[in-house]
Amino acid sequence: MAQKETVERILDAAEVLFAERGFAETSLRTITSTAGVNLAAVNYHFGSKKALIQAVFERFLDPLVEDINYRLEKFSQDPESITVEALLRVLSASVYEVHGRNTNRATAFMRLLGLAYTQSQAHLRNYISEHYGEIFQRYGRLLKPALPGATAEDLFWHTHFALGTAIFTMSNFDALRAMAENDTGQRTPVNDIVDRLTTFMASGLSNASHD
Amino acid sequence: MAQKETVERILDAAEVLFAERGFAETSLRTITSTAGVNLAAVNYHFGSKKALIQAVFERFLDPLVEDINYRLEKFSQDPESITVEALLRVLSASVYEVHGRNTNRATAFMRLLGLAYTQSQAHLRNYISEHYGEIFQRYGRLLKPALPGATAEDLFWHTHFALGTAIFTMSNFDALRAMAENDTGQRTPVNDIVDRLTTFMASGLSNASHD
DNA sequence: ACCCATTGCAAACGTAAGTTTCAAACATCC
DNA sequence: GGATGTTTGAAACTTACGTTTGCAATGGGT
Repeated sequence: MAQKETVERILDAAEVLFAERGFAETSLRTITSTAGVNLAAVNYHFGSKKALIQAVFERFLDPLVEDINYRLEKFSQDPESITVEALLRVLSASVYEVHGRNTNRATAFMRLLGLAYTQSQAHLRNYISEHYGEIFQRYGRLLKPALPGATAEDLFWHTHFALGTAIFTMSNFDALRAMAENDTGQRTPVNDIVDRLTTFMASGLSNASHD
Repeated sequence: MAQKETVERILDAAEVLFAERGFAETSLRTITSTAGVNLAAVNYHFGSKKALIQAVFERFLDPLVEDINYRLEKFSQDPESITVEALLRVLSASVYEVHGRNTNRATAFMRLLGLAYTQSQAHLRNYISEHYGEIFQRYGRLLKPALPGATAEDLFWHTHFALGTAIFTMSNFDALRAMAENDTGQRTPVNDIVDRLTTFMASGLSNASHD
């Protein structure tokens, strides 16, 4: 059926282009011509550009959240095994596994997640916190006992610091990797970067108790 | 002289508005009407919107860099005193002190610095790395001996993680503070946030050596 | 074979933005 | 104090965008 194909092609093109340039900087004309469909197709199938942006996120996030929930479920059954680092690794593992270990797609979507925080798309932040707020809270509830001695304030600020580290790295993933290669002559493998990032966040988080 | 006044009023208005909404989201019409000057004044005095953006950064960054250089100079004379945390505190102290301990202006400009990384303004990133790349390198040279055992790769990635933490917190400073107040009922003082941030970055950085 | 809802397409519309224009107001220097 | 260069002001210009429109093509159900 032609419909499905058009919708998918738009989503594929939009995902890549948004990740490369950002939302506002990617015009519907660029998306539709890349996808090889008519300009009006976006408004016909999705209603608006905003709805297209949300659809791109939904297509990626829904399976991801389901997978993370599944992994956290297993964790909850053995509360003693919960450490900060293990919790962080749930996320990185899930992102990597859930879409067929496709590193390109994963890094592209990391950038999208970063942009979602970063670019002024209030509708998108609303959509995300509305649809995915629950899993955020669940994650927070698991994190709390892994950081004994941390007050609510400690927890809030340090999780957001860690979030910021991840978001920034995601948003600038390719740029950073290019800079690193320029700098050190080494092309750091993705897994290496994820490991370093996890270590960094875990040690920052673990020092969460203030003073 | 009317010229100086117009230029200053444009810069003042632009600094605040850019920090609030971002660069692309702030039109010249909004800037000029807020500043109480004619629409054409921006193009007359600065040449273009891009040049205005750069001028906003230049007005803030030039004194800041001078101050940071002065502080680093004193540091270099006593190499044994250089710790990661002390180096980080050079930056926060300088941002706070250099423009008259004006917390509002400092937080506004923090957001601008975040946006500079975050929003797609290639010209701005080029401008910054061209004009302020030297002090970056100087800072890196001081940081290196404070992190014994770290390879060049370690250093690159972990400093950029720390940078990301700071940038993200800066970019979303007001939003985060509002969320924290909502969450915990406490209105965290600026100095407190800076302290926590410094601690977080320092402990992440100090674990920089990879395995 | 025909009908009709769905989809595709080219073109136009409305809007908001950065920039340019050109005459008027102003300041400066001889 | 008049000529000259600088700054301001209102308006128009140009461009790019998201969206809408009207019509043609399509294809499955009766």
